[in-house]
Amino acid sequence: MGVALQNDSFTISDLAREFDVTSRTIRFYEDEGLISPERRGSARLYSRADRARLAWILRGRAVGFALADIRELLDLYEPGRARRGQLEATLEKCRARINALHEQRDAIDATIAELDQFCATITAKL
Amino acid sequence: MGVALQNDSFTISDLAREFDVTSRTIRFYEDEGLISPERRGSARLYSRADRARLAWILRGRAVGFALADIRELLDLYEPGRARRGQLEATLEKCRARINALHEQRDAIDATIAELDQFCATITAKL
DNA sequence: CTTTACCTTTACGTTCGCGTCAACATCAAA
DNA sequence: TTTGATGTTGACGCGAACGTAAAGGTAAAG
Repeated sequence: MGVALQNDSFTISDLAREFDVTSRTIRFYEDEGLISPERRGSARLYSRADRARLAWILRGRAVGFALADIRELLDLYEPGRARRGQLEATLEKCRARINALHEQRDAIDATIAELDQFCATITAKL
Repeated sequence: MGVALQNDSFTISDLAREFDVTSRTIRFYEDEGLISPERRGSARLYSRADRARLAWILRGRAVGFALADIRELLDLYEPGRARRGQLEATLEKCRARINALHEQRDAIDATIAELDQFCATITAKL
């Protein structure tokens, strides 16, 4: 049985189990440039940072981001070059995302409200 | 120019313009059984109720529902038959949806928080 | 040494949500 | 009457996000 590879690293199926996705999905995200684990031979070895990154990816997915969007946002986090124009552009993109998320949340709230109301109507009929 | 067809009905491109989708999209939703406007000859004629229904569909889409899910939810609204077992099943599905929406909202809040934080970091660098 | 349980790559298949012609009808304005 | 503008029904196409074999490597356990 899996003897704990090395205390702070995970196999692909460790992460798959933990986050309830398939290994295929995780490999696909790697193909798409979203994550880049180390290799031990040919096998993938995920660090805690990789694990956190995957969590971010999956939360992005949960809020409806396309994978390309997620990759872009993750790239923004990279503190690579800090030219002023770049930073301003990044800021703009980031704010646009935030605005979209606020609207989406409003839509969710409205939907929850309607469904709650509907539940109440049904409950009344019982 | 379009002289107002009849006060409370709309053409497909009226709705397309109003909701910023293409006519193709609206027809597609009809193919999928999400909406069923009347016909004036072969042309579609949307009532206010149809318009409201389309709004519901699009908000469902905005919160990430699949079209099949939206159809199911719209079907639940139909007050057709009221067998007790049916009502209970409907109630369950409805509550499950609500729970999922709450989780999704939490994910959105967390993402907003992180992006806000990130914006602040960038702003500090400027 | 063989089995079991993983891992790998390659590659074709599938579902969803439309986009994009094509070919045709209708109706009002010029 | 010709010309748009708008409507219609197919039907094929496409990108996204994986699913699903197929074929094989590796390492520990029996």
